[in-house]
This record gives sequence, C-alpha cells and structure tokens, in this order.
Amino acid sequence: MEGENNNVGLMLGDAKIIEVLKDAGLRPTKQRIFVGRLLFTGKHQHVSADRLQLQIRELGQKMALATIYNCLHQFHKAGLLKKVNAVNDVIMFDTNLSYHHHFLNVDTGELTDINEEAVSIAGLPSLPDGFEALSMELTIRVKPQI
Amino acid sequence: MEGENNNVGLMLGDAKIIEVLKDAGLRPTKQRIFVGRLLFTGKHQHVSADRLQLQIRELGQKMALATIYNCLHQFHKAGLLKKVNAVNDVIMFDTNLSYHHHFLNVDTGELTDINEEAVSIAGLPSLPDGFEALSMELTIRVKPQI
DNA sequence: GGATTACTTTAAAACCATTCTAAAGCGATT
DNA sequence: AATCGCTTTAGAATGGTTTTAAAGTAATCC
Repeated sequence: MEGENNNVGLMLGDAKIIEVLKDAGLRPTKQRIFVGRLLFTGKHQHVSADRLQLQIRELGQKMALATIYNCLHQFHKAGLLKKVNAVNDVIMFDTNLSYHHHFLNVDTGELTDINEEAVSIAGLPSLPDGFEALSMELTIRVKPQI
Repeated sequence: MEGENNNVGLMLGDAKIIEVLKDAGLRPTKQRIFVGRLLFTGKHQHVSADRLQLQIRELGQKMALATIYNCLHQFHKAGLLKKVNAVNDVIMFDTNLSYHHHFLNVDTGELTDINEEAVSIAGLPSLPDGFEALSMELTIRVKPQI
C-alpha cells in the first residue's frame, strides 16, 4: 500500500527538475529534463509513452521511444510517477501520487481521477497467508451514454 | 482439433453445454464444447488463452490458439465469462460472474477472488457528465512476504 | 440423404506495445 | 581536456493477441 502522499502540484523550473533528478540518483540529461518539464506541471496527468512522444513531436522535438520508456520507468522507480494498471494494452503513468481511484473510459482508454473522499473502501479483507499488500486500486469502467 | 486420441465424442453433461451454446447463438462445435467442459465445472477459475491451451494439450488434445481466443471472446460476449483487467500483459477470463474483487499476486500474475462481503465500497462517486458505469473492480496487489 | 450455404477452425503471418542490443553520444570527475 | 561510465538511439527482437485465407464442418434446403 502506498503512503498517503499529499502532493502539492509542483510547478518546477528546470533548476528544480534538475534537483529532483539528482535527488533520485538520475543524471539530469536533456531528455529527462524535457520529459520532466512536460510531466511536472502541477496539473495531474495520465500519460503513455506513445502519447508522450506525440506531445514531444508536436513541440518540434525528437526522442526515441525507448528513451521515453526508460525515462518513465526510472521516474516510476524513483517515486515520481505511479504506474496504472494497463489500460487497453497500454501502460499508463500517473503524476498524481496520492492514493486515489480512476474512471476508465472504455471507448478511449482515457483515465479520470476519482476524488478520494468520494469513495470509501471499508473492511480490508484478510490477505492470503504469507502475503503482504502492495497497493489497491479501484477502477470504474464507464462509457458515454447513447 | 486433432490428436492421437481424437475422440471428442460428447460425454455426459455435454447436453447442457450444447444448450447453453445454442442459447448464446453459438454453434456447438467440438472445440467450443470442449472448452465449455473445462470452464464450466462449477468451480470458479481464472484462465488465459495460453494456460487453457496448455491444459488442453495435457489432455492429449490440440487446439489452435486463435480458436481458444475466439472461444473466450465469444463466451465473454455471450455473458458466460467475465473479462478481467489485463494482468502482466495477459488477458484473463473469470468464470465467476458475480460482482467480486481480486487479489493479484504480482510475482506470478495469479488472481484470487475476494469474498464480496469482505470489502464494502461506500459512496459511489458521481460519474462524469454523459457517462454511464459499466462495471467496477478493486484489485489488491499482493506479494509473498520475504 | 446429398448438395448447398454459412459459419468455424487452422497455421502462418501480421500486428503492436514494449524491451533489448550494441554502437554512438554525453555528463561528471579528474 | 581526457577519461570513464551512464544514456540515448535506431533498429531488431519479443511475446501476447489478431488477422488472413484456405480447408473443414454444422445447419439448411430440397
């Protein structure tokens, strides 16, 4: 179970991003700083490697998909991103680190945060013997009304 | 479907499976009946196409993976199976049709049902405008204690 | 029943998100 | 500036799933 990380929406200048990267033990390369700028805007996002590359292209930059995957995984390992259960066969990362749940638009694969207070899960079931819980996630699948 | 012992002759209980298939608008082919026999045993299971093929092979039969995928998807469409969020990049189907949640062993990808009464989710959040809810699923990721 | 028609199964190829490879590039430390 | 080790990169590889088109089989019609 992940800790209740009451994250402030950080708006990082490059200096701060560089510091965050260093603190995470990651060299502040051009690529990691660029991705950091896109992700840590203060507004929470759900991103896939693919869409991130598109976004980068639209800004007139080029970055190998492998680099983007590396970056996302490293950010995740460093606790800067949450990994969301694969959606439509695509790995999604979430900049909202606090404990929360998601609506999943099954038509588009789009995720939307559920306000934490809107749902309460009571009575954690006893775990199988010899197991420990890592995290918990509720997904509500939704689709546009006809 | 072929094998050394190519006897897929119907056994007792097949009559019921055939009826179920017909009711679902599916021709009761040898393959669908065989898969039905494996799945609808009364004991709930979580299966992937891959593991199902292994199980079939162990019984001395042969079935194309594509056929197994077709079968699972058709059964799902007919409401005979539930589809579970992809786990470790693998599509899982669940014979337990009732509303329930899962423990996910992140090491093995194995799913275990959570007794419905063991958890209660209170206060359904209001859905985004113009959307309707399809389903809801809680996944508790667990791993063996060290 | 046998022929016709429509749906199914199959092996193999295609697909596609993700990971791997190994060579070129770059950041840090001296 | 020289070196060392981590990074980036394009392209190939991987692996689960889907598609293809040809062969097979269930249902229908007479």
